[in-house]
Amino acid sequence: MQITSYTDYALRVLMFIAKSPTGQTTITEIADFFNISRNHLVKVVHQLGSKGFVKTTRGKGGGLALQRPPEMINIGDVVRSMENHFNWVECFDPAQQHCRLLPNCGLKHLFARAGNAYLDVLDSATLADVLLGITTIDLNPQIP
Amino acid sequence: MQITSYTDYALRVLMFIAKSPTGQTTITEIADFFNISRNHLVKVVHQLGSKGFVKTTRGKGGGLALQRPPEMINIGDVVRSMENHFNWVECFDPAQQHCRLLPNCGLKHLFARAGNAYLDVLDSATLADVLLGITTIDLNPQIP
DNA sequence: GTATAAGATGTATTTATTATACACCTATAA
DNA sequence: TTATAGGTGTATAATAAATACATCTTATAC
Repeated sequence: MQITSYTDYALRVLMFIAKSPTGQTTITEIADFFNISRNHLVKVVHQLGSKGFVKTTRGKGGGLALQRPPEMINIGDVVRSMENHFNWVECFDPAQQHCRLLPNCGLKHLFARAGNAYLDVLDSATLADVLLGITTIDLNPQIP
Repeated sequence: MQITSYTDYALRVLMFIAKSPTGQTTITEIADFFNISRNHLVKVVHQLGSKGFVKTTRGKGGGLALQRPPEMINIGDVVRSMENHFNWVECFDPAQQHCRLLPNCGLKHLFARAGNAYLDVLDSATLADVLLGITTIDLNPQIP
């Protein structure tokens, strides 16, 4: 039970931008810092852009910045925007309605409550909250 | 974000046994009912046995029964016993401690709280609770 | 005491999802 | 007009999960 690295990277991107001195950075810089696939990050960043979390600018001197201050970026929103489903059990998926315990099985309701409890906690925090313990980021590229 | 079918099947097995008229059934009967892989179920059932949820008996006339009444079987316990990890984000995995935001990143703590909230809900219910809406099970094998 | 029916075990294969790589496109500033 | 930035689509690789298969062990019935 784990979020995808796609979602994980999205959160790291936001944290990195928020902590970078100028508030402006590039995909390459982030990929080098975390030592992760630049190609994968491109897609993460693009989606963060289309969901309104970051502002991307192409061309020379371009890069990334937050669209809103960290206090206004909710972690639950980010996770919901990046993770592609929350079908906690099979029967949540509209395409998989063949379990013979349907429709009266109490599991579905229980897992719905559990999933909501999970997301409620994420909804209770902003980007600013998860940055609290981090003072500065050492921008030297990662030595593998 | 979904539990594995391995865990899903485990829960269904317990529900099926609890609702079967004699309280005794076989792997083949369960696999036929849910129209799922018998081979996979064998492993699920074996683990349910080794974790103390079901009593398995080999040989002719053997099969499965619950080791405890449904009121004494906690859903959170079952999920914890079947799901093989709850590394909500990468840094929960002791083998993956290379994220450069460690150790002061607030995400870890936040996801720990979210994961606990999720499991707390599952811990609040027993097998008896999730069976409440189910009156009887039609034991006729599934027509695919 | 042997045939049958049940679960147990280990390995191999298939499938699905996720992550990564690659090639090329578009935009923009110096 | 070139260098640098993100955007897009497709292909491949890696991983995890599910399934299949073969064989073993145990227990009961006859």
